[in-house]
Order: sequence, then structure tokens, then C-alpha cells
Amino acid sequence: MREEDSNWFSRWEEELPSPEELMPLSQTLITPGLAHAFDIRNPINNNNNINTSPNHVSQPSQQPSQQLTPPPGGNNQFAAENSAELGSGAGSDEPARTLKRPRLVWTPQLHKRFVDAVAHLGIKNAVPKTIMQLMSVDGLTRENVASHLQKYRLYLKRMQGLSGGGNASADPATDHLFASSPVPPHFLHPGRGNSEHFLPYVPVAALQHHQQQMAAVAAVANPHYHRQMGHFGSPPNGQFEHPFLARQPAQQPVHRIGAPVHNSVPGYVEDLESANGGRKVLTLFPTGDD
DNA sequence: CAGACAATAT
DNA sequence: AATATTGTCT
Repeated sequence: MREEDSNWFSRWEEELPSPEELMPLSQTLITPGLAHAFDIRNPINNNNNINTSPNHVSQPSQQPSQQLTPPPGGNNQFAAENSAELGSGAGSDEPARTLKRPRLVWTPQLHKRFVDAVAHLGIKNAVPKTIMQLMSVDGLTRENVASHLQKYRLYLKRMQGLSGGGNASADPATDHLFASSPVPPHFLHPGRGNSEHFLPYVPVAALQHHQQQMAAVAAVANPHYHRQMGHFGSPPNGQFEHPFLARQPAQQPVHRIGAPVHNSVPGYVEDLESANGGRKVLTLFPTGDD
């Protein structure tokens, strides 16, 4: 109700990402269950890994820049898998509880979503749980967000620190991820006399992005680490339209940015052998709208 | 319990 | 190096 409010609000609007960029996203992280369904059983080494069930759905290592070729037919009953696991606790009760999820890979897109969520929430309300809920990324945990948020804050401070110095060498190697996303101005002035409020929802409703907003697969299939993700989301055949089950764990009444749960493409669990042990990572590749 | 943040671990 | 985990306060 202050004039200042209108002030930053105007600026804010301009800075806000286009509706097209915000709404169409409906991301889904792979959940342990899903991961399992897709699981590429990892015969190599396993101390306490999740390879306990001889799944048949193996994912052929496809070439980078090729479509994901999701198991067409009927192996997508992830929900079923989930239920099955939960239902039959033969020996191992609720594996999902004991299993370690793969490390989350913060792709620029995912980070973008993170930033957008924080931007819309306002610094005040941007706490891990809320952010997580708004991002609406299935499988994303509060810890994931908290950890990322912590890093992100450090990044912001760093930036403010050298914004007056003129020479800003934000070591690209240190935070190229953060650099890939535009930082809302308000993030940069905590000293500004304004309390962040949360946006009453972006008045976006009509835009329906058509394009394949779903993902493609990680590029870490081979030791040829292609850091370049040029054209995912565009399968030549354009037919990765599987009935993926968006597992929506009774979420809070928080309105999410994402559009209604439509379809979601799981990320991918790959094992990095090149630079890691037998570690698995969860790679989520949301729409390549950049 | 949830959050921030530093330190530490993998 | 990038995330996760842990510990300590609040």
C-alpha cells in the first residue's frame, strides 16, 4: 500500500519471465520407484545400492541427441510398480525408505524453475519447503532445495560484494549454473527498504504452450560428456507421449506454478563411471526453453 | 519441527 | 566440483 510498492512492482513485472516460460512447465523428478522401473541394473559393484530386483526394463544406451524412446507398450506402470513395492514388503520393508536417492542434478532449467519460484514467493516466503512445493517437481526434496538455496544465497552475496567494485569475476567455474539464470533485482538488494511480498499468482492462464515441453534424456550416457544440450525435447519422431504417472503426493494447498499435472517425463538415472565411483545421478531435463 | 548457515563428507 | 549430510542455533 505504499508508493514504493507500486514502484518495484512495475519494475518487477518487466523482469518477470513470460507466462510462456513459466506456466507450461510440469516437471517431474524421478522418484525412487520410477528410477527402479527404469532401472538399468547395475551389475557392477554394489555395497548398498538399489539393485535388488531383476528388472527387465533396461534402458539401452542411446546416443546422445537422440530421443528417449520410452518403453512403448505397457511398461510404464510406474504407479503400479510403486504400489507393488509398497504392497509387497517381502523381506525388505519399504525399500524406498532405506534407499538413497541419486544426487540431484541441477540443470539450468531446473535452476530456472527454482529462481522463478523464489522470485514469485519473495525473499520472505522463499523457504525450502515453500519453494519445493511451488516448483512442483516430483521427487524434489526439501533437502535438495535447502542445499541449493544455501549455495544460491552465497552466490548472491558474492555478487553483491563485487557489484560495486566494477570488476566482477564471478568465477564461471564456480557457479556457472547460477550464472545461467537471470537474477531478479530484488534478490540483489536486501538493503532495499522493502519487504518482499509474494506474488498473488501470475495472471497467466491462457497461454498454452504446445511444443514438446518434456524432456529428453541425460547426456551422461557415455563417457563423451556432452555438456552441450542443444536440442532436447525435440524427438524427430515426436512421440514420447507415454502415460507417465505424475505421482502427486497429496501436496499442500499451495498453488503451484506449473500447469495442471499433465504428463511428466522422468529424469534419468545414470551411473557415472567415468569420473565417479558407481554413483548414480538423477538428471532432470525439463523443457528446453531458454 | 523447519529454517539458516558453516563445516564436512562423498 | 557439485551435492549431500551433519551439527548448532534460532
